[in-house]
This record gives sequence, C-alpha cells and structure tokens, in this order.
Amino acid sequence: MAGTRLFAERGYEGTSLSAIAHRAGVNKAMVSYHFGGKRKLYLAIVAATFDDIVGRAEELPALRRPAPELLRRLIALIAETATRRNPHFPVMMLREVLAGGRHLADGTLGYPLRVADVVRRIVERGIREGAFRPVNPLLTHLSLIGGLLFFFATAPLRHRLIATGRLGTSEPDAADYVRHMQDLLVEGLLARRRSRRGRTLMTVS
Amino acid sequence: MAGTRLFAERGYEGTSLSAIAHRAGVNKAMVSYHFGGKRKLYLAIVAATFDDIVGRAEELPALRRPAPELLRRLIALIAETATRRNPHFPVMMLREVLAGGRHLADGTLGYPLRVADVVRRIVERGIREGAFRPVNPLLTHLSLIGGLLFFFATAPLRHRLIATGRLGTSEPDAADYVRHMQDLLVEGLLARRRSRRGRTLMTVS
DNA sequence: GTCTATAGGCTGATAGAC
DNA sequence: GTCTATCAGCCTATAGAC
Repeated sequence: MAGTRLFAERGYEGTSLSAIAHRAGVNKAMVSYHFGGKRKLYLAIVAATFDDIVGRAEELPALRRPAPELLRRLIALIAETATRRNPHFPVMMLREVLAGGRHLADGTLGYPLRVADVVRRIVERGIREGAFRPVNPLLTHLSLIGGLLFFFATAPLRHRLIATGRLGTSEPDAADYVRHMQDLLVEGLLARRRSRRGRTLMTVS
Repeated sequence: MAGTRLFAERGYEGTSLSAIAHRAGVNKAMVSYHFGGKRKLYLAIVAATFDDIVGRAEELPALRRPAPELLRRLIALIAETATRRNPHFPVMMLREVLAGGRHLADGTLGYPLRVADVVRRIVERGIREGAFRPVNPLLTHLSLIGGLLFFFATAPLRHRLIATGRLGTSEPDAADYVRHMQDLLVEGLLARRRSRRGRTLMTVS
C-alpha cells in the first residue's frame, strides 16, 4: 500500500490525497475510485497492518512452553514485525492509541485489546507455574508494548540526531534491544525468595 | 495555554486556529496577533511542556544517592509530571518523537537527548557501584521512557474501552504503574551471581 | 479504469475599523 | 488590543470525457 509510509510519517490529517497519488504515480481521483475516499483507505491500511501482528501473537499462548520463553518469543515476534514485515507498524499503532481510537471503527479498536490479552495469558501462566512473581498482567503489557513500540517508532528521530552528530552513539541494533527487553522483562518478573521491592517514593520532595 | 489540550488530542495538523480560538473564547485573529501564527504557538507550547520536566529530571544525578533510588525517583518524577503538572506532556512528547522532530527547531529537538543523558548518568553510576549489571544505558532509557509515556498517553483509549465494557478491569492506578515500572527496572537491572540471561530467540520459527 | 476539470469548504494569515 | 471581513491556497470529492 503506497499510502502507508505517508500516513505513518505524517499522520492522517498531515497526509493529503494528492501526496498519496503522487507517490503512487497515479491521479488522486484513482485513490477515491479504488478505496472509496481517504478515510476508507486509511482504515484499510490500519487493518492490514494490525491484522498480521495480532494474529501471529495470538498463536503464542497455545504453545506448551514455559511462560518466560513465551514472553521472549512475543517480544521477538513484535520486533520481527517492526523490522522485516512492516516497518510502519509501530508508528501506526502509536498514532492510533494517541488519537484514542478517534479514527477507528469498533472492530479495529479491539486490536490493542487482543495484544493485551496475549500478554495477560502468558503472565498469568508464569505466575501459576511459579516462574513469575505475582504481577499485574495489564501493567506488564503496557510496559512491554510501550517499550517496544517506542524503540522502533523513534528510530527516525535517532537517525536525525545521529546525522547531526548530537547522539553520542550510533544507532543501536534492533537485536540488542530485543535481548535487552527480553532480559529486562524476564529478570524483572522473576520470582525470588528475598524481594527488594516495596519502596514507593511516589512523592518527590 | 488553551491550545495545549487540542494539540495533544488531535495533533498539529489536526488542530485548526479556529478551534483554538473557539476554545479560548477569543477570535482567531487574536491567536496570530499574540503568538505570531500557528507554528510559533505550537513551538511555545512544546517548549513550555518539555522545559519543566527535563529541567527537573536534570537535577537528579547531582543527588548523592544510590543509583537504584535515583532511578525510582526519576520514574516517580515523570509520573508526577504526567498526572499533576501537565497531563498533556506524554502525548505531546510522543507526537513529537513520532514526527521525527519535523515540527521542531533545533533547540527543542534536544529535549529527548537531555532525558536520555540523565538516564545514562544514573545507569552508569549503578554499574560502577556494582548495583546494576553491565547494561546499555541508551536501551535502558528507551524502555523506561517508552513504558512510562505509553501508559499515560493511552489513558484516553483505556477510558473509552472501559466505558464500552471491553476492557475487563477498571483503569489501573497511576501509583501502581509507577511501582510496577520501578520494580521492573530495578529488579531487571540488578546485578546477580548466576544470570539467566543469554537466550536470544530473535528468530521466530 | 484512468484521466482532467471543477465544485464547495476549510485553512492560516492579514488588512483595516474601532 | 480586539474585532470583522476577506484573501489566496489547499483540501476532498466527484462529474464527465475518453
């Protein structure tokens, strides 16, 4: 889909039919003719983007593997989608949740819920099996997905900062970030005998 | 600033001067008169939003406290900003990094860098002191900030899903998420004798 | 199917009265 | 300072030729 990149880079309102038609090498009347207008084109792109990743993620809980391994697999799966299958997925997803689903029909709105459900099933299995400490699955989901989407969605900004010599390092490797998130989550959720948890510090003096 | 909420909810291109003027109860000619146009108004709002949180975060490394505590404080500080000082900060920040800094002048572009630098200094101190395992500070920064911004920026979507009865639970408490992120990060970065790390699983069969 | 031409509306900016 | 009126430009959608 030609408009995917434009919608990802500039958002729904920031992208005009003229720009899409120009990039696709056709006339802008063609876009309305084939997709029924800008809104319908956008919805088709979002659905195609989310369907792939959510469908693949939902296959994971059926595997009879230990929860920590499933969590590692889910992280790798999302990263593989973001790097190879559809580089625009993280930005599209973040743009949609930022909009609060204002653009979306009810069916499309459920995609984030389905991902949250996959994480919930994996985390609850890990707690049941004694591998994870008793942690809130929804909060785990939010930190996991948030950390992953943020990494891939901010790649263009990092490239710009690197090009102007303002980011000390070079672009971190996606595989390194996958390992980082896998280790952070699995180590951070691990059940232990003597926990050091309990310090809140919500108040900042 | 009256336009803050509109820019946060609908983005730069999705917000018109007419809408801002209407919400502020003035004429749209007034907005251009006082701020010099839509772009300058937006830049002023972004700068005001980022200045507060970045400035406060940069005071942390000067404190002579253990690194894990500083990390907990940083998380609490960002959450306090997002809940009490400026509820629109997470969405504004995410929108800007998604745009790759396209809207921003060079000075404003540096705000994310300054937050990353605070995390880097805390993490490097933790490694030096033997509290943290040798972890990449930039990757730590990305997972930390990504997880935090995602939680607060997705609150409107969650409210909508809860209102239509599609999210099983009620809205999670912000203080609970702060504790979750504090525990996840500090536990996940903790130095241990026998590490279980090393499984990559980047390839998903 | 693919194009050009155009309609009708909204945008941001500004001139000018008060 | 604050307003109304207006400008030129862009937007999406579509009618109609081929």
